[in-house]
Amino acid sequence: MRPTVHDMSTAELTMLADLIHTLDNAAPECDPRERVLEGVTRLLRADFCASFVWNGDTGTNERPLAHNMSGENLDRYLNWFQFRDPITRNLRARRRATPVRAVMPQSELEKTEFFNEFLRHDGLHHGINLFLFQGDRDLGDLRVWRARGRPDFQRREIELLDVLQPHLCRAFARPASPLAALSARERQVAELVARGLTDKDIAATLKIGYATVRSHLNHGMAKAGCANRAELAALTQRY
Amino acid sequence: MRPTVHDMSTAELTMLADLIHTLDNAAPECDPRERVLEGVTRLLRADFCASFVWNGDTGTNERPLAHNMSGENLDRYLNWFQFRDPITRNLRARRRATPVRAVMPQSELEKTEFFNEFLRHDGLHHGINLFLFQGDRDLGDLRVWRARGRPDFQRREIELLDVLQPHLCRAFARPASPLAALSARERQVAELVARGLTDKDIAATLKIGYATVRSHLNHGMAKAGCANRAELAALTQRY
DNA sequence: ACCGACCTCCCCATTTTCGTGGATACCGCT
DNA sequence: AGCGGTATCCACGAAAATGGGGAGGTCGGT
Repeated sequence: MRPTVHDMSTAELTMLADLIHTLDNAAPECDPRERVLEGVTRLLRADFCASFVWNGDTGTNERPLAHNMSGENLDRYLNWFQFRDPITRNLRARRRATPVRAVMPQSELEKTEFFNEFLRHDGLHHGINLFLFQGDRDLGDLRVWRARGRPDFQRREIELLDVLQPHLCRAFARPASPLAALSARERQVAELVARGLTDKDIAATLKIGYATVRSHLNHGMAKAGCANRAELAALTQRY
Repeated sequence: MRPTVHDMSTAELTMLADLIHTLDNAAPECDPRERVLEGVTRLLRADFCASFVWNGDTGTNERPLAHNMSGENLDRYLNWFQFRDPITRNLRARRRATPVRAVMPQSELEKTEFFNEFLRHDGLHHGINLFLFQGDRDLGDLRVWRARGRPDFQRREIELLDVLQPHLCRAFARPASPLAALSARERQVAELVARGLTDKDIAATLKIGYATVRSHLNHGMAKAGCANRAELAALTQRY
């Protein structure tokens, strides 16, 4: 028997395709997780989603991002519950989409303070987590939840996350743009450089002095670590 | 009832995801159709696939590309049968994935010379076509076929092509790279320019003379229509 | 045998870029 | 009130890039 994922609607296939497209074309000036959290939640027919990035030095979950979860509860996780979270450590070790029930039976989970004081607060009941790595580097995770009364996650959702995993890894692993440090004006000048304008042209285009252009350009190249304008021009296109 | 596409295996979802990824990251130095013909065929569980681009000026199908079809039969289509093809004109007008049976009943098709002398030759029996447009500009088409004895295409395949259509359009519409005209050496020099090397650095890296670098660079910029090296550097990253 | 495209090298004059080290002013933050 | 970042401007000299010309060799196709 061939393994199958049942019941993908056309709309869901479209969502999947758009999600991949978004991941591939993620402009890296902002966190790529932002752009997919909601899409993944809908594709998995889930209700809630949170995402963190593990900091190995401090041993804490950082940079929280959530869909449909209260910021207040997120703070409680960061400040308190992440240190008494009985499931995440084991889920992370799987390095693959894993339902919470695979590391702790629901009946046992519901006895924990973590469940009753934290998960229940926002209505999180059935969970499935995916921790993304590049080698041993933590790229970030996805913690997707369904509300009480809804069915638990099945093969469909696990395998969908399997399909997404390499694309998520690629997108999450993309390094931050060296251009992020540039000011608006510096980036604007860099864009015109990439179009082939000389400094004199740029000055005329932006209606500022030639000296100002030189100043923006020197600052921009220094910030981005570029040897010259050609490298800067290339960066504006890569990112 | 929600419309559904049944029976997508995990492997097929992976293929879909990879296909989208390939379309998004198509290096435009070669025809983007090449990279997807086989994938689409497999995703649609089809046996054959051909692709042409319509030339409105000459009124002919050009730039043939095929998967699992004999080059000989392809030539016969280009030279003869495209002018007595009773289905393609109507299929093109749909501007959407359309099974051949929607424009001509199978029983009637099987009476035509086109079917008996051309389609039957390679074993093409059930067809589904998709013609891609950007406004009124023809971008190219996909003509996917299954062999005799296999079931005809169903909603699953039509809707899969619907899902793919916008991504195919984007990829097919991507203009040819101005860098396509560059020679190998010229492109190589351009790549190093984009990394921020000076002409002297490039000469040392490639172990050629400074004058040679200048020559490659001048030729490259002229071919690509670049005003200067920065614009050329930007182009190497965009494409 | 010729032609065109490619790769290689050379010279020279001009323009552009780059680095340095300034200056003034505005803004938001502490 | 001071500090840091931004935007604007100035000047100088060294280094790099650009455009124009030309020259010789290889290699594949007509």
